[in-house]
Amino acid sequence: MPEIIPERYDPQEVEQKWYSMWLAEGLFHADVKSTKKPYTILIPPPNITGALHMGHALVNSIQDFLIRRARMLGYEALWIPGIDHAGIATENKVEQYLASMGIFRDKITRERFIKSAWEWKDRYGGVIIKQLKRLGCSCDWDRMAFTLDEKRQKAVNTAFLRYYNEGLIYRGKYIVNWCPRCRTTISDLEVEYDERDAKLYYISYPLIDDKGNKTQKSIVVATTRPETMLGDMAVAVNPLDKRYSDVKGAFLELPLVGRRIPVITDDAVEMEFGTGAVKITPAHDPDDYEIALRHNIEPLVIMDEGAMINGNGGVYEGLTREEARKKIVEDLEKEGLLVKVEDYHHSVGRCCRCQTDIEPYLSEQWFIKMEPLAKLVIDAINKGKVRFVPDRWTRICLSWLENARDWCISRQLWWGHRIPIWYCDECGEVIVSVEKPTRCTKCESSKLHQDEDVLDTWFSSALWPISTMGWPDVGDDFEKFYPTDVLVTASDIIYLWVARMIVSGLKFVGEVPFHTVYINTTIQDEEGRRMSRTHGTGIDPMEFIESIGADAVRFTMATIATQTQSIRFSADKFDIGKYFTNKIWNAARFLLMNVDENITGVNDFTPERVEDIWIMDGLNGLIEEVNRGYEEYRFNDLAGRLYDFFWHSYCDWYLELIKNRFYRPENEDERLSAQRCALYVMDGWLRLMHPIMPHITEEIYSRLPHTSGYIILAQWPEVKEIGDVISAREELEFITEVIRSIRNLRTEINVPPSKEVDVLIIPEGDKYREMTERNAEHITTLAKVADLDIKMSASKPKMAISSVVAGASVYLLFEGIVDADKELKRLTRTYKKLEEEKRKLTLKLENENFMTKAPKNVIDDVVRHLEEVDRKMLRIGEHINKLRGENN
RNA sequence: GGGCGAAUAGUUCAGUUUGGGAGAACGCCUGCCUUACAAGCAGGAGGUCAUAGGUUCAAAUCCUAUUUCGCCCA
Repeated sequence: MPEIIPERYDPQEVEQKWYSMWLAEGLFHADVKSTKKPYTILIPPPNITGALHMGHALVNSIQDFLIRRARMLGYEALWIPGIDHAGIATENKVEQYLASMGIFRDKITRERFIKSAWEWKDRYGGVIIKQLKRLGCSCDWDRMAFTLDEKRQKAVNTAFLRYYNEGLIYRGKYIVNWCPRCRTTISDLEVEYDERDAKLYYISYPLIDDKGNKTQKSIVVATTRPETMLGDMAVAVNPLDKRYSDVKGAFLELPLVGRRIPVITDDAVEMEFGTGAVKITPAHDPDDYEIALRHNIEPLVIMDEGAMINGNGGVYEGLTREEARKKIVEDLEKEGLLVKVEDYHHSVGRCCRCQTDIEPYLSEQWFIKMEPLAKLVIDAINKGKVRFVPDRWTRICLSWLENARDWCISRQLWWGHRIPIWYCDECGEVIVSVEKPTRCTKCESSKLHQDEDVLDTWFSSALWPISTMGWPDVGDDFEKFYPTDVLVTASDIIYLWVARMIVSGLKFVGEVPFHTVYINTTIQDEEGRRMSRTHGTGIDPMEFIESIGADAVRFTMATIATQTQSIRFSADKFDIGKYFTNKIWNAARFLLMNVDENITGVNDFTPERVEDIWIMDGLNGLIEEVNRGYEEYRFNDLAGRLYDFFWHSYCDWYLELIKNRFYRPENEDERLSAQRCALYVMDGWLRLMHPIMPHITEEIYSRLPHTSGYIILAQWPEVKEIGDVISAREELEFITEVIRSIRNLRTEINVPPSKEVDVLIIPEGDKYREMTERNAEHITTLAKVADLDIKMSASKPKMAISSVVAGASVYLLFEGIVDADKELKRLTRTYKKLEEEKRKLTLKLENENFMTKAPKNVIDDVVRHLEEVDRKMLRIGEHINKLRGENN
């Protein structure tokens, strides 16, 4: 017996031990000089402000499954890790951190702030990386990248320069999502929408005549934001709207302000909304801005960067949005221009960082022209160069690309890639450069200042696949590992990230960055809502890693990695991983307590006993199913198969069947062959399991007497040719059925599990007789039988209850008083079920249409099934008759 | 408003691609401390497969419509 194996499995100790050893041996490091074929995955870089949440646990477990299997399959497997500087999120955190120490942002310089941000990053930015290590992720940490480090900086500036030189980057005025508190634009992703009860205000705008005088007539507009009327430049109606056919081209006087504004017509106006007439505030509403552009109407910005009414707001200057609304509504009411106020339900955008209402805001920003770039991606997808799994995301991605709007890349922040543009203070020349220029390229002046804005974080993320490979310097890593194989990520960043990475790949190196995008399921809470810490519906995976171990968490992640769009999750699902870990450990313990330390021939023996052939055949089938699962990215399926095989085939049946052989010192042949086969199957199964549960498999593997080296480097199992598997399957099915039927009969008459019983089996023909005889020991052991009698022809014993399986009748004899009534009831119940089944089958066979139109094999199946039912009914009928006879 | 996903056992989900004997896990009930495992073992109950039509010899599965819930986009 090998060294004593502990009774209780300690995941903390074991997991940390192996992880440190793998690291110390450099087993996660990919060799760029290797001659092996590469298999590469890039991590979606987690945010430096973040901590591991359920989504991370899932997405990173999946990546580790893939990369560990690839390593075992003999690829040079590289998983590049990294973190994202996360512009606005980090900026907010640092701001809060400084404020907590009494240092306020508006009191310090940009340089000072950035210094603090770097300090903050060094201190807290690595939290999630530590957590990923604890999860067991086999990333090549030597290649750790940060989106804001020097190499990535160079990639960002180079990309900017190339876009700029090709005319794809431009500066322009546009409506953006503006957060008045963060005082920056934010991306669409950073806007959260909130259903809210609000008011719809109906305001009367008087018409004016040719001489500029107010008339009695007016147009009533409806708005949820009356304060924006200060910036109204027109009122629009739908050209088809008959209600307003006589006022087209007329002019109105804007209440409270007195500005003369036109009535215009535009198809975009919905006739059903409000009165069908809408006020047009081009500087504070994206739809209005579009309409204004079409009609050459100048926008008027009426708020400052903090969303306070500016000088264009006349007497309302200096008020906040909320104060202005209140005051304007009051004033309108005084003038009798407020027609009515209705309750209204709509959604309002909020900044996801600080919950402040977004102000659609017209401002000068940098943009990338998306149309020509989107075309590149559409082409690549249509040509099949990038495949989405599940497939439905392909269409979703394409439909976004087809309507992609220009991308606003500037942010009014300090933390991020500062836009690589310098302005000459002398001649006004605009200089774009990768390196900081010292002199103006036009006038040689050294008085230059850099653009104040930074780039959207996604600009650097878009370059991730090439910047991590060293681009713009095309070195060895790039040659060896680009393009990567699979991207594993969440659905909500397909547009913001996935599509843009494909753009960068195609644009800058002419090749897609990955051939497959696996979109993982979204984890929701028990009620089917988005999981979020702020709503208290979050589940912290670290808590579970600390209590039940990373392997248990990872296994649970595998079982929920379905191809559906979302899945509901509750913490009790971790039980499956927890219990399974325990089962694996105990099975291994049992095996190790019963195998010889110097056992040989595990890898090259030929199974002869039927249960050995059967379990090895099962392992072969499992290998194929697991491979198929990986190829189709069906992780829940393959995890389920690994679980089912181990628990219900290997432990429940195989280990139980060979216990007799284990405990037989006098027959070395049987003992050793059982050990070999049990070890072989355990070994193969552990290797199949390793990518999902790396630590416990490594621990057990290291304790198996016939293995050496690390399982992480072991070869992925292959199907092994064995003997007559068809007969073995048939025989095992038969004896397990017999055993089950005896167990059932025991329960029927309440025989305690410890008490042995006597059994008579009457097989149908020699084949089943031989099977029964060959497996007599199995039957007696597993069904706790004292005396097993096998007879080809015998009458039903008096003191017995019976059961019928395919191939035999089984009688359980007992000495007490037969409760004939109870037994009769039980048999009658079974008989009735069979009758019902027979009725259905007969109906089918009597159906002429079925007989003429159904395929032959289906008909054969039904016929065979009916024969089986008939046989059972016949025998049970006999039993019933006998019982009735005895009753009389 | 548009798109997508879901509706199957008390609960969470497989099964739907390619139509042909309704499955798993957890929970529940019964009996067991059987020397690997009570985080376990053995047995059991539990389902008009959301609704209404249609196609078919045959529908959880294909088609149409409807209802409810959720997610994404505008």
